[in-house]
Amino acid sequence: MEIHQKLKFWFQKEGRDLPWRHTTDPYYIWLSEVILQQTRVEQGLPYYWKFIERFPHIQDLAQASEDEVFRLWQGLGYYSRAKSLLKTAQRIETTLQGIFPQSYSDLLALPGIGPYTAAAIASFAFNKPQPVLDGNVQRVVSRCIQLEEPVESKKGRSQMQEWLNQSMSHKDPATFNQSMMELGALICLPRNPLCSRCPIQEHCLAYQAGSPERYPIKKPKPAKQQMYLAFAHAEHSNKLVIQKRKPQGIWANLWELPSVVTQKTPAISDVELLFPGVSDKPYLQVELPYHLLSHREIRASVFIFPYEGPLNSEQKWISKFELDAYGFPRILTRYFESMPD
DNA sequence: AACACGGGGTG
DNA sequence: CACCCAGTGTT
Repeated sequence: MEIHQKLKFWFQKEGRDLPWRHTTDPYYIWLSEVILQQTRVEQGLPYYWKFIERFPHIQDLAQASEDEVFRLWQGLGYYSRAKSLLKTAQRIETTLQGIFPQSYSDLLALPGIGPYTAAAIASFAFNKPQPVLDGNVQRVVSRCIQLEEPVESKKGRSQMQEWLNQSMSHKDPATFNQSMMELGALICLPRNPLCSRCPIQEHCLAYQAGSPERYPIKKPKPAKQQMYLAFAHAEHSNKLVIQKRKPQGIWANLWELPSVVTQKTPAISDVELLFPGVSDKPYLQVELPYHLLSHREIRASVFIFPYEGPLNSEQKWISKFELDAYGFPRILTRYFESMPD
């Protein structure tokens, strides 16, 4: 039996029942794929429901404001995905007359759609024989062929691509792709893989060599960068000052409390830059819990003080009860939740 | 090719 | 704590 047949039998028996597997509508497929970029299924699922409820059709999404999309996206991370999502919806509605592109190369040209997502949409929605290569598939293939190159390298990728082209079913590419990813998610785990239950065990060189956990080989990652941050919580009669973050960098375009990046542990003097004169009056400092990101460690404090003075053009007053209407980074929504009324 | 970009789960 | 997750865009 061919590899793709074994995979298909296994997938039909053991595969999870996920909502986007019941449709070939490119809008739903695309939405799920963007949400799931670098995101676990369990984490992305509630966001998928939220989005299809609020935006049942791509026209609904295309007409939404960026702020609303950010608010729905809040807590998912990689916020540029939300920005690209809206951009692509608008482009499809206006430039492409509402017709979703079908070819790999046309899909690749859209914002937020890279090689993985283009292949996923092409195969799942349009049944094109385009193999997907995501983190799960990389693990499965690198083990099957005992890939000694780093999986991120050009050489490594092309060798995996080669294996996929050979092994893929051209009759049912969608199921082949689904089952490869599912195998990576359920059986071919990063640590303690369940090789005894693997349907393609006998095709796996790493298993035969007894060293599946040696793969995939990855390049070493740079050390995390430290980031110190002071937030200003300027309050007056149950209102506080917020501002929109810059379009570049971390938390781009999200809302925040006015902030300054500092060289070391923030102090009230840092907040002087934002609100001159603040250190002469009473204030409260709240140290936030360590916020760990994949590439940064953030140490932040919030400085709380009464304020009635002028704001700059980026800032505005909002009531504490309106906070839900804005998209904030996780570190601040956590702070707001802990805030005494 | 290297880097920036979130947040949460797991052993 | 280190590693990983249905990756993409910029430099």
